[in-house]
Amino acid sequence: MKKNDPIQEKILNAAEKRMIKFGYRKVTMDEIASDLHMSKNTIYKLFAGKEEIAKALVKRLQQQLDETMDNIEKRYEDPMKIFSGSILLLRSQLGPWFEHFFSEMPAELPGLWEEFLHFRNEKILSIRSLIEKGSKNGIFRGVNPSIATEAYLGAIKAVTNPRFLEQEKITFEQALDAVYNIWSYGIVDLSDSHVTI
Amino acid sequence: MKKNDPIQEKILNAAEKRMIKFGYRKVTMDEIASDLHMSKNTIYKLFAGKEEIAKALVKRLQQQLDETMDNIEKRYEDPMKIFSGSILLLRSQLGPWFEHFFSEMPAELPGLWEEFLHFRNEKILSIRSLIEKGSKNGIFRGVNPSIATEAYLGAIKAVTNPRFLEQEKITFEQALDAVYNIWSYGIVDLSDSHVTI
DNA sequence: CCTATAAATACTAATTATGTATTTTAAGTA
DNA sequence: TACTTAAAATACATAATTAGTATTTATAGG
Repeated sequence: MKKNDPIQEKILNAAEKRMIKFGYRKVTMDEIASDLHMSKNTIYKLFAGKEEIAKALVKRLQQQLDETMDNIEKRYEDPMKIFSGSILLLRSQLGPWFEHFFSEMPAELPGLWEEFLHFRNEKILSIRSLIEKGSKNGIFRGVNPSIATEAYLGAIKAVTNPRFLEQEKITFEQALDAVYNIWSYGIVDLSDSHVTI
Repeated sequence: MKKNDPIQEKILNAAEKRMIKFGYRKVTMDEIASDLHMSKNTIYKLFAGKEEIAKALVKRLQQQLDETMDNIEKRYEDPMKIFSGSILLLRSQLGPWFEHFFSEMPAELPGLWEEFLHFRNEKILSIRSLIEKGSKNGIFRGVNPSIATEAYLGAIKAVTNPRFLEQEKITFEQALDAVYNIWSYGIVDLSDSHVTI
């Protein structure tokens, strides 16, 4: 793993703090600089511009996700634990970004957004092996792995679509919880079932 | 009570939503208009400008505080209930405004901020009669009402000072909780006291 | 079809932000 | 002390955005 310039990291931390709170557009370079008691020139010496900072932030976020995901997969054997751990990870790591930053991205930084979608699709596909494994072990019931993977992919795609979230007036976290619930327990409520044997 | 134009209210609601979230400066008239699917001209027909909207918002907030405060004072007899009720009211009604809007105000809208300080001082002074009442009834212990009032006023002043909040890196709610705690239970922790009789 | 009203759009002047150039300050070094 | 380096502070030019206004288009009622 490449270790980055600690000053770069500080700049990214300050930018991240503000951009999670306000999104990309409303954060100015002056604000980032003054948060750090740092000259704007120092920032421009390390980053070509505001957009470069956003790119670096997304890249760092992806690295962090990768890292934590790897740890989860290494730590646990049980596919169900990995599955729920991954969902929890997405919830906590990605959730705050969706409030402002990611919901702006498709319009403000379409190129970067495309890149992120690409990353997302790649990562989500890694769930396929997990579902196949769980299917073999009988944990995920007699579910067709291909269908399950495709359905899961579709669900996550929908949930990570800022337009959808805004339309439904729900947070990323709420949407993710719903997906997790369906995947874990199904959509039929058996607690007060009308079905009689 | 004067009943306002419902369209004005809608505009204020939209502005309030955004300005609580982003502060005064970062909210644009275009955003407010498009949130409401409304022409900017319609807004400018009802409000002279952006600053007028902020003034109306603060005025409305003050009216709401007044109203709820009156209800609390009418509903309860016990001064302690009124006291804790008032603190809780400030916490919930005023808290969200301090995150961005009020912390910007001294710099962005100094005139309006002065007005608000004036309102605050007036309202807080009404606590004097409450403390006097509580003192007589023995609820507030043998506390000098003048000193208690002045001290309380000072505490609230400090807590409603955006610069102080930023310096201490605490939220308005946290600061208010601390004041409430001191006022209710004192600052000496008797639970594990070193004082022996 | 006419009128009134407000949304949608277009526009101007003023403000603000990005990115760069210049000056000041500060800390270390010969 | 004088010199050097590096970054902060300041100033600035150009590009972009915003407040506020004027104009056009859409819509609903008579």
